[in-house]
Amino acid sequence: MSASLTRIKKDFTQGLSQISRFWGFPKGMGAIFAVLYLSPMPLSLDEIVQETGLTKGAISTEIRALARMGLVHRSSRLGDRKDYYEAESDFYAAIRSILKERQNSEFDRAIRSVRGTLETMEANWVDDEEWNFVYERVQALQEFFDAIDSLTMAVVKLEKLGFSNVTKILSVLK
Amino acid sequence: MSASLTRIKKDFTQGLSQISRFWGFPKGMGAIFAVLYLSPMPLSLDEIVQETGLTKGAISTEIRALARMGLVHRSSRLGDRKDYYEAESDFYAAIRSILKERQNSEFDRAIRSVRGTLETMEANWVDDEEWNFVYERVQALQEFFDAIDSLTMAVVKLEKLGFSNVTKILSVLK
DNA sequence: ATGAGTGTTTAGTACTTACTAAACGCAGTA
DNA sequence: TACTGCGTTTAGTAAGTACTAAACACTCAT
Repeated sequence: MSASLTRIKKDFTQGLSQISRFWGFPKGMGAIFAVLYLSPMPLSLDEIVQETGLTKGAISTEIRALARMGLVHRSSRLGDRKDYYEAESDFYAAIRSILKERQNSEFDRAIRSVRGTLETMEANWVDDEEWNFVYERVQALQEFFDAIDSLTMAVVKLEKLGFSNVTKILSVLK
Repeated sequence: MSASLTRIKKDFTQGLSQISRFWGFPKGMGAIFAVLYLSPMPLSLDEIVQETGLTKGAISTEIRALARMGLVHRSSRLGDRKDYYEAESDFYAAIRSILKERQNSEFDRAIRSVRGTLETMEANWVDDEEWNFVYERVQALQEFFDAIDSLTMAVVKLEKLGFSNVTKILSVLK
């Protein structure tokens, strides 16, 4: 029976909420995305209110964050003052957008500060035993971050090429 | 002068604190790891107290989490009742350990619930238009998660092979 | 045993954050 | 101009979290 479809939607929404919270986003964010993702047509803000149980205000702010990440798209119809929202279903497009956004985040600022540490050490070098040790350690961490960054870029490029490349990567590592 | 070494350590520690917070860990965790990572020798709990300014209690609990993730190792010396802690410097080893831990986390539980949704839909199938739509969407998300998981495993295998493979991956995608 | 020196646990606190409720601004319409 | 129907902003709240301070438990030495 189709009555259980609402139940399935609810379960799915709850799952995405937890995943959202796990990644450090508000759980409401995951709920909003889930509702949009399972909807065949774009939804208005009030419809999202009804589906999620959140208030307009919360949805207003959180949907903007989702849009900034490229996970939802806002559209408007002529002669209709409502805005309509739909989920991005191409996750690779979303990931690329998220990673682009990340460039300006606190995270990259912090990582750059590690590189800055290296540079200041090089600038006024002291040939001390501990100094050398610290330098090597910081350098190793920097290299690790760079590796992660390279991998990230690899994933971004994946978006252009499609799914099969993951298995391609795996075969390379075999 | 070596006086600025303490300054460099402090800057580095603060950087790692922010990175830690970004990933959803307490910032004190990053600070503890940073202090250990830059120390040429293992440190006792009291020494960590002095370096970080945190209290014994906080360090006690947070260092256990770090140890569980494989980011620090605890050791004890004969005739010395203190425990000593040192940072894991092989980050790939740490990553593998973290990913192993992740298997039991809320994240994977949530992802499994998505797969569960698919299975219950298949079990009592309804040939409804919306039903089909929802099923396809959930399935697409599932495939995306699987791809991420494959990539994760690729990174885990990387640990065995060393750094150069990241560039190798990039060359494949070229 | 007693005491000193460990790490651990617990109760409480300051702070952050996700959210609500309601005021607000801003269009289009009468 | 006032009104209606939107989305947005803001003030306040409830809950979670990282941390402190202090009590606690354990181990070894005397």
